[in-house]
Amino acid sequence: MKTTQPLSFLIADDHSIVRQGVAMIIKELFFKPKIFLAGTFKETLDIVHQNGIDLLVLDINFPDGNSLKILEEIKKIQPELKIMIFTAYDEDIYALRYLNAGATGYLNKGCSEDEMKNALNSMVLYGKYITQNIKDKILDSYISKKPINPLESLSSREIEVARLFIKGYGNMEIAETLNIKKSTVSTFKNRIFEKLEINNIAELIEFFNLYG
Amino acid sequence: MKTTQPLSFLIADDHSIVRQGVAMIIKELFFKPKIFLAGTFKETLDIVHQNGIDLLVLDINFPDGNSLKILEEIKKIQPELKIMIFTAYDEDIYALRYLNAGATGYLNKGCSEDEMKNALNSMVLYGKYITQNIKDKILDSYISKKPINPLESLSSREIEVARLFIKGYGNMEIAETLNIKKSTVSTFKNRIFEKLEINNIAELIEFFNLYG
DNA sequence: TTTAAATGTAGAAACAATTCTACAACCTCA
DNA sequence: TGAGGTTGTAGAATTGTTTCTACATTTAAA
Repeated sequence: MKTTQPLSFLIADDHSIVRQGVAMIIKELFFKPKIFLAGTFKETLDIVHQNGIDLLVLDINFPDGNSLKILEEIKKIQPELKIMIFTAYDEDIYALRYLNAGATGYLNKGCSEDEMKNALNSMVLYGKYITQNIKDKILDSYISKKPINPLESLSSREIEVARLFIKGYGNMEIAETLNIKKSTVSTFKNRIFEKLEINNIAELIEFFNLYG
Repeated sequence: MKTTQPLSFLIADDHSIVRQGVAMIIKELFFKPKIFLAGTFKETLDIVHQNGIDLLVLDINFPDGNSLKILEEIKKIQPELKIMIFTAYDEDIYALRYLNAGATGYLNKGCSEDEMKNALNSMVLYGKYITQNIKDKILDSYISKKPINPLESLSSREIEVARLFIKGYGNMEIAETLNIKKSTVSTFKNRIFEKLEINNIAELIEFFNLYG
């Protein structure tokens, strides 16, 4: 490393074990790094606010907040912050969403230690890290013009409705929750089912287990 | 620690970061521990086979094998091996299953470092660790004489119907499939929901994912 | 061995979801 | 810049689901 000034890292993950592990690797890899740890959405934002963070390693699976929202909020505070998503979801499908939302790196928790080091290094040096796999997916989807994740064909309102169905809400409950008519909910349901080519809530749940 | 001989640990988790983190804590906590690491079902079994392991810290979320099966297999090799399940599933509901299957400890990954240390210590000293929460559940089920697996309270016909609901069938389809009236199906549905104390198909699916 | 609970089955009334249609607002690509 | 798709929204008619009640049969418990 050329860097002579110590770098600041923030590791945001709801599992203390994971925070420990990442911290250890960062300590091995960089010269006197400043390391901050956060276990919640709120802590993460606070720390980003108060400290000049260079690299944020972020699991987007917090108990207290929607994952994409975190990215948005952080981008408001410090738009050029380097963010590497580090998460356990096996499917790279997620990656694109987060990259779109402003992350510049994506690493799966199933990675090896070497990959982790590689990724951290690359993030610090070039501000980005994506695996070949994900690059390929981006290319493919660009060429075929089809969204990689079928859920991406849903509008945000449709996703909102879908999530409520998955929670087990009925049409009426959803209508009340969203302050729309139940017939509207039905229309959404139909569109969702059409787009995903499914026929019932059970399959919808399946879908979200896979992709969402 | 009274123990003078070094203890052998096996940390089986598909995330290297988690393995690292746990290993570090074990190193802090015990005197010259031997630490083995496994990232797959197969590796886990191999290492248990070849080395005299004292404590296995096991995430049951392997890509290459069913979670309960692992426990069975391990028990075959070394029946008295101390096994602590260490997993990310938030619901303690899982715990009982694994305890029944032969694990003697259960810890959630969302735990703090102190809890982790506590748990490891307890496993090494007494061979077991369960949180108060889970103890309460076991007691409750004993006192109320309700089965820990609520599915056992369903009659076979009810299970038959439940499975069809889970497949995404509606009342009518089920009625046709089973050659009964749709009102009958409704009655079954109601009884199932009552027995399992749930309110919708989404929860039913959840239930069968957990217990069925 | 009676008695109580659980099981498998429905009808009818009340209620909820689906279907089909429609429309305005927005977006987009040629 | 305008024609055609997408999105967010509903009404009305139809269809499906729930609720409540009921009853004969089987099973378990006192």
